Order: sequence, then structure tokens, then C-alpha cells
Amino acid sequence: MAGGRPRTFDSDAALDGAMEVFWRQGYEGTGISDLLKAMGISNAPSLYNAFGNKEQLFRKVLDRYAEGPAGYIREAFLEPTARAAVSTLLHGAADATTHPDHPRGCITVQGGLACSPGAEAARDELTMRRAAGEAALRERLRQAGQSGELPAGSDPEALARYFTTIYQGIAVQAAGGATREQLHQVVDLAMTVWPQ
Amino acid sequence: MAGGRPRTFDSDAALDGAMEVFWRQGYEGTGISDLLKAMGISNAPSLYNAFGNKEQLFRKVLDRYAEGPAGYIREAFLEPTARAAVSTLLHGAADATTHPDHPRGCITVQGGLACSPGAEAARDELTMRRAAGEAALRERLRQAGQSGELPAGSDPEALARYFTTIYQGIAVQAAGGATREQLHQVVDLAMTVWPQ
DNA sequence: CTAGTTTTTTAGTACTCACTAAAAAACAAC
DNA sequence: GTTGTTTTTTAGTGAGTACTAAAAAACTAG
Repeated sequence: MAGGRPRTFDSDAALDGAMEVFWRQGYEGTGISDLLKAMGISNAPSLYNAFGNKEQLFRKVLDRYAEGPAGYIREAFLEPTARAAVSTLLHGAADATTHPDHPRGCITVQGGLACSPGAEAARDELTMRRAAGEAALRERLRQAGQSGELPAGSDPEALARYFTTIYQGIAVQAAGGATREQLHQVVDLAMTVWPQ
Repeated sequence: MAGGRPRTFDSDAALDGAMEVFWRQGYEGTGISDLLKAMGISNAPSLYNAFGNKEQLFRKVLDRYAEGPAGYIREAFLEPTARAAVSTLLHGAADATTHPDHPRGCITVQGGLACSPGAEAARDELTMRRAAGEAALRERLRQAGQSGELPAGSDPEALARYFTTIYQGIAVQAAGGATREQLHQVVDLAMTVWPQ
């Protein structure tokens, strides 16, 4: 077994660089030359050799995003009550979408809602991931309904969709320049919908 | 004064076609060839002659959007109470973003949140228009505060931001496939935040 | 050293991007 | 008819798109 020529760039740092660009410019607004610069890779073939094509790189970036800047989501689901989970989730979104070290907003929204036919696979991947997040919240709220945390007559599905709408609206608000404090205020108002 | 060679396309119909494409594919995902096809124009120079460049055409489309598919917004502000205005606005958004004759979502959100440096002018135009909508709602709610429609201690600015967040979240939800009924349910929940 | 493996480099592919100069065509006024 | 005006058509511009074949370079194992 052999070693081969060593990489001149760090894979994780390169993915972080790619994440930054995709986050700020969206999938379709990001070119291979932008990625090369941000990833610290000198030539296109090195990028394709290491990460596959643009779409595969995008998926790897989304995975890394979920474990890094969006890690607060997984933590939110560890909260003991559904109400605390939602509150942590939304206040976490207010923080993450306005973090000074990252582009504004959320990569799963900013990445691309509308696109040319050639980018539909990437757009659909984003749609899927947003739907997966909403489904996870729906399950958590269903469980809260069964455990008695939610009063009788509550609609866990509708609540999940409502809080997801807030969550996604926050990403748009952040893109428009809303401050962190303003978004936390939005979350506080949104939480008053909680039953009882 | 002379007539000159007559147009072979209808300007309003062409703008409607351009609106459809920009709405479905976003500003950056839309190419001149897409526009030509959708606008019923045979050659690029005819488009440039009639509407200026891509960015100027986009602005004309946004103006037409405001008077057409987003006309419900102006109507909402004619409601006698602020509460009715917000309700009409949000339920109107639920209808408009899921209308079967149009692409999903709202052109001022779908048009582009993140983009390449070359498209920043278009993105900023969208940001400005969203901000203008939020400012109008803020003014309406301030007025409601002064007229006594809102109870003492209410925060019109925070309410305006909250309802705008819902409004923009609805556009993302619609892009993800939410149904009209589901979005109306979201709006009903969102309206329970209304003070008193 | 040689052989094997992986990455980088060089130099390209074919295609699309937004946009335009110049000429031809189709009208109105006279 | 001629002149003036506007639009369409033809034929392009240079720059950028994602991606790749092939060779050179830099490592490890033996």
C-alpha cells in the first residue's frame, strides 16, 4: 500500500471555505473559481478529485453545516420538554442567522429556493432537508401531545408547521438585515402561541 | 412624427412571461434565452430595445408583480382595522403563494436571497422592497397603537416584525410544497399573538 | 534504486452568459 | 415616390460556466 502525493490543503478547512461561499452566494451564485479561492485549492482538478462535482460538494457542505453552525438544532431536541426544545431551536436560529463569523441567514434557505433547471437537484436537496427538520419537530410535538405536555385539543402538526414557518422566516429576516435582538423579540412573540 | 416598424409582441404579455420565469427560477437562475422564450420575443436585441438590460427588466417585473399577483397587499391596507389588515395580508399571502396559475412562493423572496457579486443589485432591490413592506405594516400598527386599537404596552414595531417574519416564512413554506389549507392554518395560529 | 499510488499541474473541452454593432425591414408623414 | 423612425434580424463580442484528459510531481513500500 502506498502513500501518494500529499494534499496541499486541509479537507475540513476547505469544506468550511466552501460552506462560507455557498452560504453567502447560494448554490447557483457560486462558481468553481469562487470555491477554489475560498477552499485554498489551486486548480479545478484537485477539487473534483477530492470532493466530486459541484453538487456532491454541496451535499458534503450541507452535512458539515448540520454538524457545525446548525449543531444547535440537535441540541435543542435534547431538551426535556417540547416547549424548551422549540424555544431553544428558535432562539438558536436567531443567534445562528446573525452570527458575525458567518453569512447571514441559513444555508438551507439561502442556498436556493428558486433556480434554473440545471440546479434543481441541489434545490430539491435543500427542500428535503428543510422537510426533514419540520418532520423531526412534528414528531417531537406529537410526542408532547401524547405525554400530556400539550393540552387536549392541541394540534401538534399545525404547531410544527407554524414554528417551522417562524424558523424559516427568521432566515429571510436575517438576510434583510434584522438584528439579533430583533429576532429574539420575534421568537418571544412567536412562543406566546404555545397552548395554555 | 413617424410610426416606425411595429412590435411583434405585446409588452404586458411579455412582462407577464418574464415575471413567471423570474418567479420560478429566481433572478440569477434566469437566462436571457429563458426570458426570450417566455416573453414571446424572437431575438435578444428586441428585448434590450424594449426593456433595457436584465436588471432593468427585473425591476419592471417587480413593479408589475406589485400591481398584479401582489395586489392583495394594497387591498389589505384598506381594511378599517389594523387587525383586519394583518389578517387579510397573511391569508392573502397563503393564497397567493399557492396559487395554481403561478409559481410557488413570493417573487421578492424566491427572486434571490443569496447571489453572486454580479447580481447584488437585484438582490438589494428585493431586500429594499421587502423592507418597504415591513415599514408600511409598521406604520399601520403604530397608527393602531395611537388610535387605541392596540392595548397599552403593545409594541407595534415588534408586532410588525413578527408578522413580516410569518409572511416571509410562508413564502419558504410554499416553496417546500405546503398546501394552501396548511398555510391558512399557520396564519390562524399566528394571529393568536394579537394583543388582548 | 524501482514500482505503485495519489495529487497537482497544464491545457484544454464544449457550452452558456449578458450584451451589441450594423444592416435590413416595416411602418407614418409628406 | 422619399425621408424619418422604430423594430427585427443577423452575426457576432469577450468572458464565464462546469468539467476533464494527460502528464508531471511527490510521496510510500520494498
